[in-house]
Amino acid sequence: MTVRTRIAPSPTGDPHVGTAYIALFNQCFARQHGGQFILRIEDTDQARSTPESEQAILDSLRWLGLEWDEGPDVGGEYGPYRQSERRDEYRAYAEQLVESGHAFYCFRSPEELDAIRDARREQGLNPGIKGDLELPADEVRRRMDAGEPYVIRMKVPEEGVCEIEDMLRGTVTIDWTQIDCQILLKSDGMPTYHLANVVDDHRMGITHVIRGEEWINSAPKHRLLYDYFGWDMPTLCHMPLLRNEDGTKLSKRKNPTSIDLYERLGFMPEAVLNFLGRMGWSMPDERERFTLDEMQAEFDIHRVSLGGPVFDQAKLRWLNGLWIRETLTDEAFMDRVGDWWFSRDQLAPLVPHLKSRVETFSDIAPMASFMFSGMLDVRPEDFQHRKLEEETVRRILQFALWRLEAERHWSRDTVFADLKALAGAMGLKLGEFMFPIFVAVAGTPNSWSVVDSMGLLGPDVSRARLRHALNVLGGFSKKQAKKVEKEYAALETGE
RNA sequence: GUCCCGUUCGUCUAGUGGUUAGGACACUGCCCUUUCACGGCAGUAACAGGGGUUCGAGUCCCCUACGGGACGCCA
Repeated sequence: MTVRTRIAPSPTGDPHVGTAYIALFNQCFARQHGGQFILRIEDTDQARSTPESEQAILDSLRWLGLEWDEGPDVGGEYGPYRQSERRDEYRAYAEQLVESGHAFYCFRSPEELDAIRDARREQGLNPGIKGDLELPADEVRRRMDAGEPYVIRMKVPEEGVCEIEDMLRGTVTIDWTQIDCQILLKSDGMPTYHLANVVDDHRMGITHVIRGEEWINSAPKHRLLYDYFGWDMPTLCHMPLLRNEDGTKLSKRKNPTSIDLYERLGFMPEAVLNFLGRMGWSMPDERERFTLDEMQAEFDIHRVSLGGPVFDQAKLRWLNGLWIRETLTDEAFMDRVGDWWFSRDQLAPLVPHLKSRVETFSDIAPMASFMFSGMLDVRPEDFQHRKLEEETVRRILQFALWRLEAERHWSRDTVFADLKALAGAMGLKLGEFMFPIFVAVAGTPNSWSVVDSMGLLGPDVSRARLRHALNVLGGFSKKQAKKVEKEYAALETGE
C-alpha cells in the first residue's frame, strides 16, 4: 500500500504557520515512506472562503519550500482537489446514509437547538445536539414539499464507547454520550468538514491522517462514518498544538501567525520551516539546523513529543540568523536581500514619494527606513498631539486595528476607504484621525501618505504596528476594553 | 458544566528501569575585538505533587494538581 497523506487548508484567512506545521509533518511522513503528499482545499464554508485566500495559502506553502504531488494547482488523478467542486458527491453520500438508516433529515430551528443545548447542559451532559430528533417519514416528506430548510444529521449510538487508535497516543476511549448527531449536510447543500473530509480522504486514497490535536474529540464521528460506509479508516495521528507564550493555542491576537509576515520581515523560508520542524520534534542527533531534505531523510513520526510547544520568536530569530550566517554565500546574500525588498519591483512604488522629497540620495535612508523595518521603536510621547487626548488616540488606534483586521481585500484604496469612514463615524477630521496612524506605521507624522505605506507594507506588518503602538500606549484594561468594544460596535452599526 | 489530551531548566528539546539528568534559545560573566555583532569558554536553571510496582524509577501503574483542547449549519 502506498502511503498517501494530505494537508487540507480552509481558505478563510491569512496563510497560518499552523497549516504549514501540519503540512510539513504530512509531507515528511509521505516522503519517508516513498508515498504521496496531497493538498486539498476545504472551501465548504461558502461565506468565508475566498479565492484570494486560497491563492495566498498556496503561495505561502510553496514559498516555504513545501511540495505537494497533487492539488488544485498541479492536478492529479483524484481531483477535483477543491471541495466546492465536489458538492454533488457529498450530497449523494449523505442521502445514501439516510437511506441506509444511519442519518436523518432534521428541521429544527436555531431556537429549538439552543433549547436542546441548554437542557442538556443543565442535566450535566455534553451540550451537543442529541436525543429524540427524528421525525416520522410522512412528516419529513410534508416539510420538504413545503420547502422548509433542512440539514442531514448522522445517527450516533446512545451508549457504549468508541475506541480510537492514535499513532502517538495509543488507544483513546471516548464515550458515545459525548458525541452529538453531527450535521453532515448543511441547509445550503454543502457538506460539513466531517462528511467532506471522510469522503475525500477515502476517495483520494489517504492512508494516514496527520492533523492537529483539536480534532481528536471528533474522531469518533469519523470512525462512525467510515463504518457506515464500509470503508477502511486511515491511520490517525494527532499532533500537538502550537502555543502562544501564555500556553494557549497559537492565535494571531497574541502572536504573528501569518506566514506572509515572516516573509515580509525578511526571514528565510528554510529557517521558518526548520523552526517548525523543531516544534515537538527533533533530529536523532539533536542538531538545530537542518534542511527539509534532511528532515525527510531522518523523519520518524514517533519522535514527536506531545506537550504543546510554545512558538518562541526569539529562537526563530536566532535560527534565522544562523541560516543567514552559515548557509548564504555573499553572492546568495545579495540575491536574497535584493529579491526580498530592494528589487526594482519593490522599489518602484516608492519612487514617486522619494523623488519629490529628497535633495540627495542619502536622504532616502532615514526617510524610508520604516518601509524596511519590522516593529518600530515608538514611545508614548511620540503620540502626543495638541488637539487629541491620549484616550482618543488609543481609540483611534484600536478602532482602526479592528476595522483593518476585518478587511479582506487589502489595498491602498480599501485601507483609505476604511479609515476615512471610521474618521467620519468618530466625528474627527481626517488629518487629526490619521496622526496616530502615521506615528504607529511610519514612526513619525512627517511622511508621505500613510495609506500608501500601508498598502505597500501589507496587512500583516501594518496591523502588527498598530497593535504594537497600542501596547506602547498601555492598551486598555479589561473593564475599558468592554466599553470600547461597545463603542466600536455602535460606530459600525450606526453607519 | 461534560469529556479528551498533555506535564523534563523561563522556552525548544534529549532521555524508552541503573545518567554527575545532556544539548539549544534566552539570561549572566569572561575571552577575542577600536565599538557592536559573530565566535570561543564558563555559569545560573528542570524531571508538577503524592502513592504504588521494582534491588533500583524522569522512564511502568494509580490518584491529585495544573495547563491545553473539544463540545457551531467554522474548519
